Amino acid sequence: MPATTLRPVEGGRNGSPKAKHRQISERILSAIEAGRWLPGDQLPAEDQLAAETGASLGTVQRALRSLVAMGVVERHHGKGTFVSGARAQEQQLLHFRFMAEGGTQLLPVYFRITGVETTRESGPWSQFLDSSDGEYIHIHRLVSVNDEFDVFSEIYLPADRFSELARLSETTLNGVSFRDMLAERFNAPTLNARQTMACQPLPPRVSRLLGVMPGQYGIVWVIGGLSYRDAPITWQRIFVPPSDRVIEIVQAMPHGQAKAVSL
Amino acid sequence: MPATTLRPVEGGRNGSPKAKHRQISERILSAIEAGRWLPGDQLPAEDQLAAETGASLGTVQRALRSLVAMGVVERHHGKGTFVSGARAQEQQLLHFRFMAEGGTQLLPVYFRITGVETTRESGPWSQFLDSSDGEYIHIHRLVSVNDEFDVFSEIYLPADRFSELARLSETTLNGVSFRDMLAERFNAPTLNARQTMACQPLPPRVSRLLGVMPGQYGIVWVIGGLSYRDAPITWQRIFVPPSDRVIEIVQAMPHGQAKAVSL
DNA sequence: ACACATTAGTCCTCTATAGGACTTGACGCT
DNA sequence: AGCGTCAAGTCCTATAGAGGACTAATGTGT
Repeated sequence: MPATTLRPVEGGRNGSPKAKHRQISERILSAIEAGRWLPGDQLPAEDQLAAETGASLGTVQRALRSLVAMGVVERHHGKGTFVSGARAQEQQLLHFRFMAEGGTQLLPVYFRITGVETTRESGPWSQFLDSSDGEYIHIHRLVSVNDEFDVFSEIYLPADRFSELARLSETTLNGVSFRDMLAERFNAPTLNARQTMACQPLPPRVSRLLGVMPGQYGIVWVIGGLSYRDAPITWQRIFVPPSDRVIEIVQAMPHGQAKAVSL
Repeated sequence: MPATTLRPVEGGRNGSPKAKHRQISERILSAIEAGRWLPGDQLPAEDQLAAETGASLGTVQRALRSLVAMGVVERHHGKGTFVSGARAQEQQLLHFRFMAEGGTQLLPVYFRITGVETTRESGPWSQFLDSSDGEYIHIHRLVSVNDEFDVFSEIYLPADRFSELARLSETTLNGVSFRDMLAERFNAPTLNARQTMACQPLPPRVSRLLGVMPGQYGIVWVIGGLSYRDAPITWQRIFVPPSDRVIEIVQAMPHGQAKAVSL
């Protein structure tokens, strides 16, 4: 017999804390979380999972469908079930994305790292991330949209979990999307987010970097990134300077694709 | 035999264009859209739907679950399946909501109508709404958050569909949430949205109303509201002036509740 | 009055089974 | 080499049936 990957779930029709399909999806999620399968990996076939968990096919299928709804896995007819990778997330547009007017064309976006530090400072990021040792990696970057519109972005991550990241060279970090990198290299895909916005004067440091007048107002956009089980993994603050050009920030919504509307 | 509400779906296991569970959910959605059942109404029981559609229980259940995922209906164990009403949407927080720092407390929000007109002007709203006769209802309001922070909001609706609305007195419109009213009185719940943001100088008219300096920058937030089948029903533009106070605008995300993070 | 049991109505879970549909690669024929 | 067929592997759809669990209303006994 092959090495089983999942133990059978306890408690059949009754006497169990939760529904069987729920237990199964939980169990698979835990395994993915633990790195048992990495993004892009193929999961065992339905019938095999059914055999391993001692559930019937329909129950396993329901569990897998719920994982699809969570954005954790993808299923492809005739091919198999796969752990959602970074590439997949990009298409789902669950998160955000810079966009331009005139159709739904994405604009090229370039990143330039302006600093990487570790800090013990507390702030809204520590409140959100809640790292065990109170240490955070703080990376800031200049984001250039289509070479004509700049945005300043800073991101905090818990140092304990992403310590390797601090050791990566800036060259490695440059030009890549953080979401993709966290998903691919740290098994920490951003599956959900909490956001707030405000219109405030840009801090001197930021206005200097962006080349706008000191005290100029801008959008301060905070995005708390969540991974499996809504565990917080990133705290990001984006400063958006004024633009009379019709460049906008578009955010995708639950169902369906993002769709730009020109102002 | 009782008057059936849904014809049996054609094409059984094969030969049909779509899956049976899909056909069933489509059919129920159409009925709801057509006003066959109104928000708050109870749908027939599972087994009755199964009998009416000629499908098995499991298939009907799957169809209903997909409608739940769409936010169209709600199911309550032991009670029944109900068309999602305005009140339900409010809890789901699919849309947006003004929020304050210090916990997750919602701030009281007051609306004051500053104008109601019908217009044939074209603009981004007409592009989004695409009314058949090119006529739109244009309503603008001053929104006051907790009596200390004002926002200007204007909303466009297709005149053909919401003609009754123009005849409502301003008194009727005052103080109510548009989302709730559209859901309750027009069977047009906002189930999804498309959004864009930009930081731009506030138009003179708006800065005057909000009592800020002419030319002051603010967030220009555009929300295209979608109802059943992602049909566009509202085009809303919100002007948010600067605030050094920690009042933020929070937007809920796909899974889970909104959660404020103080700046 | 009040507490408790019963019952009808409803949704929820799960099973075992059957066949369909899609993808991929191997095989055999031209 | 190129093409078509076949088969294995996988997910997709659907069924009939059984029992469980929750809700609300009704009836019963103290």
